[in-house]
Amino acid sequence: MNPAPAFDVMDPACPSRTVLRHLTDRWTPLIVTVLSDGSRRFGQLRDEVGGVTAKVLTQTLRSMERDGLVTRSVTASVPARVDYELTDLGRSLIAPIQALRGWAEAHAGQVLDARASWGEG
Amino acid sequence: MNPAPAFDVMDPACPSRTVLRHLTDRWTPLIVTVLSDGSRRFGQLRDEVGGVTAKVLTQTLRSMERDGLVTRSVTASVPARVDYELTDLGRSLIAPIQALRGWAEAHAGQVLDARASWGEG
DNA sequence: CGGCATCCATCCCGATACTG
DNA sequence: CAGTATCGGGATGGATGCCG
Repeated sequence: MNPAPAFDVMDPACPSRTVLRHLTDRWTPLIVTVLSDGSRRFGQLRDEVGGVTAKVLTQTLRSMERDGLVTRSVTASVPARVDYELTDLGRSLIAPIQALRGWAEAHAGQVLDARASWGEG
Repeated sequence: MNPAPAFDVMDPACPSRTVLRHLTDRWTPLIVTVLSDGSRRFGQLRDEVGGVTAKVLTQTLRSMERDGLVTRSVTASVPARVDYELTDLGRSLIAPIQALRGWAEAHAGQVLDARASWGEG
C-alpha cells in the first residue's frame, strides 16, 4: 500500500523541491561533511566549518533538526554543552554530499581555468 | 609536476567554496538533470525545468557557461534558435547531482514526516 | 524565440551586543 | 559555551516590458 508518491523535483509544487533546496543551503553540505566523521559540539562545528557565524550555524542546525537530519543533545553543565549528530536519515546523505563536495574539490582547477579563459573563444 | 593544489571546502578562502556554491545554486542541479538527457533549446529547458523564469534561466546558464559546464550554440535563423549542451566537465557532474536529486525524491517523505512530528519528541 | 533592461521583493546571511 | 536579539546589507531571483 501507499506506493511512494512519486516525488518529482521538476514539479515546482513538489515538496522534494524544498527538500533539495535545504540540502543545497550554503552550510548544510559542509555540516554534513564534518558530522560524517562523528558527533561534534557546537563550538567544534563552528571551528571546523570555516567562516560560519554562530547565528547562521544555529539556524542551519535547527533546520536540519526539523528535517530529521541531525539530533541535538544538551548536557546541562557549566558551561553548557551541546552535541550534534547525524541521524540515520542524515547519514544516508553522506554519500551524495561527499560526491558533490568531492567533485568541487577535484574539479575546482578546471572550473577556474574555464573562468580564466572566458571570452577567448 | 603540479600536484593538485589540495582544494579544501572547509577553508573559507578556498576557490572550491565558490565552485560548490555554484553547483548548489537554485536551478543548476535541475538544469544539469535535464541536460543529462541531451542538448536542449532554451524554451525546452524553461518548460522542463518547472517554475524558472527566462531571466534567471539565462543567468544560471551564463554562469554555467563561464564555469565550463555547458556550451551555448546559436543558430542564426528566424526565429532565433539557441541550444545548450553539457561539456565533458558538465557531464562529470551528472552522477553527483543525480545522487543528490535522487536522495531528495527518495527521502522527501521521511523529511516531511520529520517536519510534521516536530515538537512531539 | 531568445534574452536583455529595469525595477523590486525577499531572503539568506553577517556583525555586533547581550544572556543563561 | 551556546546560544538569542537586533539591525541591516548584499545577493538571488521574480514581474514586466522591449528588442533583434
